[in-house]
Amino acid sequence: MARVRMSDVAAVAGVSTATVSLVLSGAGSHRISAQTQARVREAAEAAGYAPNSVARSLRTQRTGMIGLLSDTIATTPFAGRMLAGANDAARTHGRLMVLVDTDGDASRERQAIEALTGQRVDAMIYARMWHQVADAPVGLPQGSVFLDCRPSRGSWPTVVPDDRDGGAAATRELVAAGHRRIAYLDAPKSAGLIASALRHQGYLQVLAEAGITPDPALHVRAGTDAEGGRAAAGELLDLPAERRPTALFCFNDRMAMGAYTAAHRRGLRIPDDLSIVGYDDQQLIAAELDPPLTTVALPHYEMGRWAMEVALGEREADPAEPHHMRCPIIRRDSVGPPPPWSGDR
Amino acid sequence: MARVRMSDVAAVAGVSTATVSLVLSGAGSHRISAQTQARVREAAEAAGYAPNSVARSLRTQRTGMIGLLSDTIATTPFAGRMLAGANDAARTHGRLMVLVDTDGDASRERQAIEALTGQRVDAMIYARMWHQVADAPVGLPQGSVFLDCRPSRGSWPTVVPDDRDGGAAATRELVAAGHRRIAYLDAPKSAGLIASALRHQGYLQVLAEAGITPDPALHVRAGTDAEGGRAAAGELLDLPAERRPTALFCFNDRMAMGAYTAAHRRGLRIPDDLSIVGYDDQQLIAAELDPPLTTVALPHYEMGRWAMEVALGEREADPAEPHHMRCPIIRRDSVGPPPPWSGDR
DNA sequence: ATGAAAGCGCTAACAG
DNA sequence: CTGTTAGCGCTTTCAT
Repeated sequence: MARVRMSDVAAVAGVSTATVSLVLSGAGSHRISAQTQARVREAAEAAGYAPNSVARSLRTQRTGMIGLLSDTIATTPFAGRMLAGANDAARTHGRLMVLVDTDGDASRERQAIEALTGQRVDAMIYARMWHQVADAPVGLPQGSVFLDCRPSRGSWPTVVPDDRDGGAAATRELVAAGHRRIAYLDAPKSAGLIASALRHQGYLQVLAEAGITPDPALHVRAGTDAEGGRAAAGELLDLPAERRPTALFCFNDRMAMGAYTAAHRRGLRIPDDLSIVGYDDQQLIAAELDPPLTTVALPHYEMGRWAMEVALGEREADPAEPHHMRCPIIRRDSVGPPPPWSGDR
Repeated sequence: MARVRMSDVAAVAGVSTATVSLVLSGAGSHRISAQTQARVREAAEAAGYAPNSVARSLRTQRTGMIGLLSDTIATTPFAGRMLAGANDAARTHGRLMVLVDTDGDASRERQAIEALTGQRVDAMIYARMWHQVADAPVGLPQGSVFLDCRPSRGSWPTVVPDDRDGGAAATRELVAAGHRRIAYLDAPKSAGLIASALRHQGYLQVLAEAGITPDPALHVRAGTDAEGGRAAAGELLDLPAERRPTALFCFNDRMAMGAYTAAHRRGLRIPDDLSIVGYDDQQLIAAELDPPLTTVALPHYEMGRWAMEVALGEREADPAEPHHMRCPIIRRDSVGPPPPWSGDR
């Protein structure tokens, strides 16, 4: 695509390519006369010279490219923020992020790793689009960074969301508003979600701190979509008043969306009659619901940045221990004090 | 990262690097003895040889990488599907897609183009995350493909959604169900959305075909979020019965979501009392609403594929004329016949 | 059927 | 202060 080489610039400036290289790389700023430097820069500019990174990489053995292996950029709305974080960090440090989507398929992962290894990327990041345990694919170079997943074995720098703390934050928000009968609309056990158990731990911890005895009937499980949330919330809301929850902590925003539906169908207003906290901060749901949903945000952008910085060697990481990234609560309008009938106010 | 070179393989096999190259590239399948070929392959396998693409690229002047410049992978849920389409096409043809997010910032675009040019990508795709007119950034190589945006000047291979046809498809769906008073909840004129005007054209065309005189009062504009949809739908639904629409075609699914809210608040059931069609097929909204929303899908995946195939030279494209990709209707449960009171049934 | 040799465009010692 | 030189690892004629 580009045509002009360093030797062309050298010819115009009347110097050797070595001098051009020195000047343009900045390494020779104190070895080359100011005059020559100016001449070289001028010639380069005039000729529209752009260095050939391929040749440079062959020589220096570094490409300035970081490979990012992801399982699915297609279906999740979170992917973007994670990739954006990684991408921004790469750009900040003058590197190029190379994205390869493997669809979670093992043979594609092999292919991808081969391709990236062949392209001599300087480092790799192995990403999943939700918090899970992942087997390191064969061939993944030592030192690769795990993003939003924990390696099943071996020692790798890793960053995952602090779901325990997020569960605690959500519950604390409700406790602080005065609620004592707080239900947790959890994911199905069969889904095997790490986040599910961790958020539950956080939930229990905060209840304990607040001196609230957890009611097992308020820990229910359902499908993680709106339909699941609607069904689970419906059952809870049909409980007799003295056993009914005044607040719902939902495993994710989609379930919270279903909970809204269940509440509306029963003529309950949010947050006057029922408080709801979600998880994920999915823009298209949380902010668009009526009223806007208070939820816990997954720090995808920050995790992406962290992983890239570690991959670049710009940040230290203990490969023995995953880094837990805090999940901040996003306050909107779905939380209020318990309704008067509950006696908790 | 990898260590073993072609010369190592050659030494083990007792041949020259030229022979190894010939064998491994497949170019020598009929020039090199089967015996030698076997020996070479064995040696390569045993040594775990992986070719160095950087060296190969320097020699062949082709890198096998395609650069994709996008304005924002971060905030839109569509990005993923477009990137997935492009990525899949690249992989199918043994190429690597290199993604660079410029955030729509002109100076970042320059940087990115410089970086990609420097890396000697074989081709570039210039993508926007929604249908719009875009200035070709300076330095964008000739022959680059425009994805989901039309160049403001110059002649470039281009692919955009067929929004006119999509608007027609949505309206036709409603007409076919028997509706005659069909409102179009449009985006604000100030947003300057190409899609807005095109969908309106499709809407008018189908009404004309059906012999329905368009009622100007049924073409309303509002913000493109749920709040806008709720407000606009609310006004329409408060009209006296004889002027009230029995069906709503919304500019996007978020507005449709708001329309649901407006309907619910007035005790109207969907689709019994009101039919609604959206646009975008945003998974997290359309499929999760209650009832699931009939909508028109944006062909992001297909557009991504198309653009990549053109970039790879695997598909012909007329640079003078944008390729319009059809937007299919996705039938779910938000469309039914007009309510009895309307007299249209 | 195979090998020798000449680069692709750049960087980094080492000379001068 | 600047130029010469020797590759980085591979592909590709051209000889043999």
